[in-house]
Amino acid sequence: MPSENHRPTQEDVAREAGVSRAVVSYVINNRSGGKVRISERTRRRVLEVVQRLGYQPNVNARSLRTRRSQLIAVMVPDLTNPFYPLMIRGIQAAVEGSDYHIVVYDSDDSAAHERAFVDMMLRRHVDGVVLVSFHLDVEDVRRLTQAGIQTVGIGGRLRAAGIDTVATRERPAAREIVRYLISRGHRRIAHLAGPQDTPPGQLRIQGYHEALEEAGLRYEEALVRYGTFKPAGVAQLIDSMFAASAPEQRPTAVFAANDLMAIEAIRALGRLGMRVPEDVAVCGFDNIPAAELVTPSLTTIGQDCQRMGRLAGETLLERLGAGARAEPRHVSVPYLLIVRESA
Amino acid sequence: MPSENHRPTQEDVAREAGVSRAVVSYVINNRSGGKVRISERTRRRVLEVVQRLGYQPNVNARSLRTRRSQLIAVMVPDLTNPFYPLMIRGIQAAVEGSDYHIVVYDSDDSAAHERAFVDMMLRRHVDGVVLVSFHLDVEDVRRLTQAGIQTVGIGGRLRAAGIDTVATRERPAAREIVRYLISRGHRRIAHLAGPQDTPPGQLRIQGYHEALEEAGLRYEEALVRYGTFKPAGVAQLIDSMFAASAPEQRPTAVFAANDLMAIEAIRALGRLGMRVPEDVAVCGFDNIPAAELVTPSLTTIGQDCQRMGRLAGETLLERLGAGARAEPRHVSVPYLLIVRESA
DNA sequence: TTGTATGCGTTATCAA
DNA sequence: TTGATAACGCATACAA
Repeated sequence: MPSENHRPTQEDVAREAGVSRAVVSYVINNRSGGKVRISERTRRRVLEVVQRLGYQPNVNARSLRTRRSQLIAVMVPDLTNPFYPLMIRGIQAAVEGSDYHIVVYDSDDSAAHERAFVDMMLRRHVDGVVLVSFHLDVEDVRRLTQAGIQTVGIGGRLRAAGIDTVATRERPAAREIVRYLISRGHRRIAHLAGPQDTPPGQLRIQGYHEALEEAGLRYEEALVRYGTFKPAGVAQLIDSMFAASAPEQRPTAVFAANDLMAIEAIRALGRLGMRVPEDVAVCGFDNIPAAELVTPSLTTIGQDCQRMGRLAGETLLERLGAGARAEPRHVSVPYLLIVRESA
Repeated sequence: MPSENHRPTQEDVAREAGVSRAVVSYVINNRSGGKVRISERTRRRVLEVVQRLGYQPNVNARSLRTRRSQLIAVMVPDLTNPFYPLMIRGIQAAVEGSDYHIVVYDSDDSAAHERAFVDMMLRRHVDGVVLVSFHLDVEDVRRLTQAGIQTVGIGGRLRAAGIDTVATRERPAAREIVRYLISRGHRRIAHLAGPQDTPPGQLRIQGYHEALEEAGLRYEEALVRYGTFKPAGVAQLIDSMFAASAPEQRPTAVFAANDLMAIEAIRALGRLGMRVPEDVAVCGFDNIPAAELVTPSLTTIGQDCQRMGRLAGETLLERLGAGARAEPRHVSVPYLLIVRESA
């Protein structure tokens, strides 16, 4: 059984210091200003007892009373995708120095988990939320905002929910990288798409589509395969794309919907005896740290996820602070075509 | 200003359903069993109102009352090191299905942050903690355990604190990989060490030391450089090791204290015009996902971090459940020498 | 089967 | 300057 030793409360501190509970509260919250004055002597005595007893305020009780939890929750779809830890770093950097604390929640890209997350945030009475969501809808977000929880979305998906968003313009970015492939002479360009029920998956395939159209190339279903944004399963998709079709029908370039898939594609191609970029060019999306480590290093679209995180954090803090209820703001973070060896 | 709309409480539900607050509480917590019986009709009416109002229990109030928060906190030193997200996945897997929720805290490998984390856990009254700590001491841990917070350490460092631990036996592992280098004929083996105020840093250099000794090789200060477990700065260390010394004095192999450093070392060596593994063999430690993606792929020690996480989570749940206060248990997870191309 | 009353640790109001 | 005291939302022993 947990020893569950009695933890000191303000009551204990007050008794020990020979003052009332209120005084302890004042001292701890530095309320000795406007209406209330605490003598320096009293203040020091209280702090000394706090120290000696190892008193720590109970934030549950506090936030019950104050209706603020000083908590910011961050939901991401996949912590093992290096993209998101970097984003979290950005948020942390923004929040550092404020009174807010961050808790991270990994939804494992599951709709059920995402919805459970909303409930949890409601129950925990967090003050603010940063959402990287693929499954929540406007109604889910309304539940948060209606409860007075400030919400910022990363990715444009939730713009319709009337919240602030920070996003990369993924469609133009996808278009640009496919354009680049075309400019290198590729005509049969395959797309290793992401899940089509997620906006990143949709936007990237749309960009792919647009670039082809611009160049007067035909969009062929046979050149598109649908994956999960994760390495698992990519090998089969590549196999089905290359092993099954006649050599002259094969794509000369593959645009993968993210780096994780692109890297796995390069490996799969290698196993099929194809060289990258000589036989097939490959490019990805995101620019995760591994992108420059692999061989051949990966041509990709750089999203500045750390900056996106920082912007999201800053936006949230603004809302939480002054809280001037202005129009929702949608900021888009520049992307960058990063040409390396793979294409 | 946050619209801060009134959120429904049990009071509201009770009024709406025409019952007392207690009944609502009973229904919500499924207390209709032993001493208390709630009619099915009442139950349904209450649940209907809960649904309609979108009532969510306030966990702060609840845990104030029950003295349980159903919260497990996980502290890791660096979320951007892929090692830790995997570990977290393991913990999540263990906790999935229980009533506990996980919050993740990234200490950025700072002693101050780690200590702040302890305070935070105390204040938030979390029920359990999984600690991957490089800086906390026995006294810090005692503050947690004395407050009745169940604590599990990952890594052997906190064994002395009398808590359960899950660890890889890093010293033998380091010894083994250096032995392997020796078995491949290397005699001048350099070590790109981790910070010496952290146990992983210490244990890995000790293993290195032991392997040399075993083989009758001299330990030379000139062959050791101290880094931070991060890529930054590694290039200079490699430069100083290779550029500065006469060719015949140069190491023929480098054992890096972790994969992140090893990968950066390979890149730095490449810039110096040295080939890996022909001119210099390189090996790492951890087996992060990128280890098999880089070229040459990385020879390293595989730590099963996901399993470590799962074990830590399971251990914690056991303690939280029955809470049978047995002796602290120390389990060590097998490691694996993974030979790839780099050495 | 349901309702009343109490206290969890805080903060905030109001007197003293 | 300080001290009672009333909420905050909930769970539960006990009474009805």
